[in-house]
Amino acid sequence: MRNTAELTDLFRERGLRVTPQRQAIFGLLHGDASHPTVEAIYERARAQMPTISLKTVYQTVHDLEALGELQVLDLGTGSVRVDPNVEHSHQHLVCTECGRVRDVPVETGGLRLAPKHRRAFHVETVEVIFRGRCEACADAP
Amino acid sequence: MRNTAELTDLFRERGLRVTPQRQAIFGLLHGDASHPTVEAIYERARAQMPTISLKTVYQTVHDLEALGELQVLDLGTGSVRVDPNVEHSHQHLVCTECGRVRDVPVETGGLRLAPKHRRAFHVETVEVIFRGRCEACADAP
DNA sequence: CGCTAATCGACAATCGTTGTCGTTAGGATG
DNA sequence: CATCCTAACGACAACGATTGTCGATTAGCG
Repeated sequence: MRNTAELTDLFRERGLRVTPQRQAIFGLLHGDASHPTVEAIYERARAQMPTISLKTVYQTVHDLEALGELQVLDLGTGSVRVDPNVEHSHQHLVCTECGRVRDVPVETGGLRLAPKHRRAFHVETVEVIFRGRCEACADAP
Repeated sequence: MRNTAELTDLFRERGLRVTPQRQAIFGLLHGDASHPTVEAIYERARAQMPTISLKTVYQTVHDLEALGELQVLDLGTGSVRVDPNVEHSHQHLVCTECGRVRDVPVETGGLRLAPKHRRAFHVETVEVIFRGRCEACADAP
């Protein structure tokens, strides 16, 4: 995801307004690799802007997703997670214990469908989820 | 997933009671490859047993999952889907248009993490989701 | 046949997310 | 710099999927 200044320009180009709320969210997400939930972004935004609403965070996240600046992940952990890393192709490690998500580069080119399925289904994206226990959770049984 | 008679025995062995409701659900799910939602199972069950409750369907699905007789999938389509195919290792095709899910055999052995991640994360399962358009939806633009 | 714990179904509650709506303010224009 | 139009705001209620509660009922076991 780009930085606040670039996103400001991009939003204006697209006819979207740039509000203090949105800029706060831009700043929080740029370079964030923690895969926060929307709720978590909301909490952090509220620390610097107490009146911001959860709805506004959802709205901005969706706008950023529509612009291709971030990816919204549903990893089956109950709530959706935000991944601003769209620059590098990657897949995800999900800790079944603590829910933490980490990016990993994985070569998915080796995954081939059998010809009969390849004919009957136009694959657009391939998503790989590695589930297991992260270092911290493996240490603490 | 096993058939109704085998599941009846299995449930009794485990101290779970076998009710007409549960047997109806056993019969509906055995051999079903449609990946129904819980709601869909409920509708079908209600056709032959109008008083059955949605709660009972959820409960039975969870019991079957705990016994390893089926898999509950969260494919990001809003509601959870039930996959009674636990006999053959497989992955899933998900149509982004109609939401239909299909099983596909895929060799995931080729997916290897970089050593630094392999050390820091104990992978237990690997899940692959192919998203795209199924035959029916590709034909109808 | 009767005891008892498990299951049943009706209902309400929960959680994450989205819609509604009156108000505010971005930003293009003059 | 003032004006205007409308997108975005925040408060609140609603939504869909799933789960908890709780008497009434019923299977399993002796």
